[in-house]
Amino acid sequence: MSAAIKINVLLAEDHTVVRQGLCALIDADGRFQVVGQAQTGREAVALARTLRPDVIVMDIAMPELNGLEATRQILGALPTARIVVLSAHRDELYVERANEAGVAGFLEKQMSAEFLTQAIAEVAAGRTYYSPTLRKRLADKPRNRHGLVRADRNRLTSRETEVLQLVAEGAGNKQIAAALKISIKTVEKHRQQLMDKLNIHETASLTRYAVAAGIIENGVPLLEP
Amino acid sequence: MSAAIKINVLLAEDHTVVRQGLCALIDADGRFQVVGQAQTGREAVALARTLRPDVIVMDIAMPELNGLEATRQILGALPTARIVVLSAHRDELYVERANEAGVAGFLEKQMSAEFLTQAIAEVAAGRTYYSPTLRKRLADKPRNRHGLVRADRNRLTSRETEVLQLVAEGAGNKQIAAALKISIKTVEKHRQQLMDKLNIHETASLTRYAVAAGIIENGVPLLEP
DNA sequence: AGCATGGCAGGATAATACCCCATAGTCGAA
DNA sequence: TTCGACTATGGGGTATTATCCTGCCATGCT
Repeated sequence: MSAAIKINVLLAEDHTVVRQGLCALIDADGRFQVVGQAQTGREAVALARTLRPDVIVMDIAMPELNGLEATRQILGALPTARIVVLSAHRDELYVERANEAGVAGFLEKQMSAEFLTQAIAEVAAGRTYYSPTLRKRLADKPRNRHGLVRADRNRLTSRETEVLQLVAEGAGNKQIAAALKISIKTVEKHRQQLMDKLNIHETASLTRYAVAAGIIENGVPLLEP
Repeated sequence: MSAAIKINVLLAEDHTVVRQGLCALIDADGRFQVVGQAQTGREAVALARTLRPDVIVMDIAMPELNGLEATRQILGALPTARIVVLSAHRDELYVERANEAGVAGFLEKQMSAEFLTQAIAEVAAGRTYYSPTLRKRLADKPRNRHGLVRADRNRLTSRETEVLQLVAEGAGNKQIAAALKISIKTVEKHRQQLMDKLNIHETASLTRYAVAAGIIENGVPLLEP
């Protein structure tokens, strides 16, 4: 056992108490030690440059610079950096974005600590790590002939985006058909198509996606107590 | 020192690895011990009833039943329960709603662990606790306790709010019925009721409303559809 | 030619929306 | 205390939609 030599970890997560908790969990595993903590993506980039950690655990939702952008910048400067993305969202889009950004691992916050330490160990060893649920989901579908997961398949066409917007605005298929001057059947087709691409099959989730993706605005707070 | 008698804490937070981290931080303080962990608001309500913890640390953003609704239900059943809300948001809206729900403390996740333990201790001692930044902000505002005479007709009942949350999370009436252990017919009724009150009659618009009203969370980043 | 896109259709099953109805409990006002 | 009102619960019935298959055809780009 290499008693003295531990894997150095940089931890990026904006919520301090959460970050401290994760830090405690990581340090509790004898194989690792947290050598740096970042509260923003920008800070993570800076610390990654100076500390050169073995592994970076990166939350996606961070102020100033989100985890994915930070990942891109870090990998631009340090192509050998090993980054594990820790996300609150299990949305496939996030996984793909992270994939494209070049992360070495992806883990949902829903998973327990043992998966996190396992991910760090795997990634530090030069391998990739995706949580079991993600592995299963990724294994199922995108049959790509060229070897890699192609992200283009899941990009919505302009027509599909139009339909999605109208769906998220509360329109029914009939209204969409009228608005776009096409058949209801065609609307259904587009809807099916985009639901398959996004792997979202409820109107509510589609709406939340559209809002989060900025396809529609949602500036309407309301009511008080 | 009462060495053997520790303050019992129930911890409600949906992200397992985060919850484990918080658990480690709380347990590390000799005064406390985590006696239960909940992944959803509903679970928190159930555990609060059976465990009767001294303090409940409650995250706001949770699936099925959010922390505020869970707080209301717990305080409805156990009026003496001491609840500290732990929120990722520093929005005043949340603070005020938590206040109305009857929480004993409010802390942002941006704060460090020492504030959390301090909050737990204060709340357990029968006092209230708000983070320093919140205290400052609350001190500024004029407190009009009685001046609220809003459209009461349109206010959703807690049951309707529950249904709305589940709808916005993408659940169908059948799933909602199963989750709430009530008949589908009753779910439909609540749904009709809340749609009439809000004057919103599409799932998509209801979802946007729920997001805007802070009833549910919605992931943010990830652009370009 | 091959492939992606957009367009269209039929049909089966499931789910919703929207009416009607009723009962039971709580809570506050007359 | 009785009388509502509000809430939560359940049910019937029906029309409308949505979901999820299947298949086909025209275009436009490579």
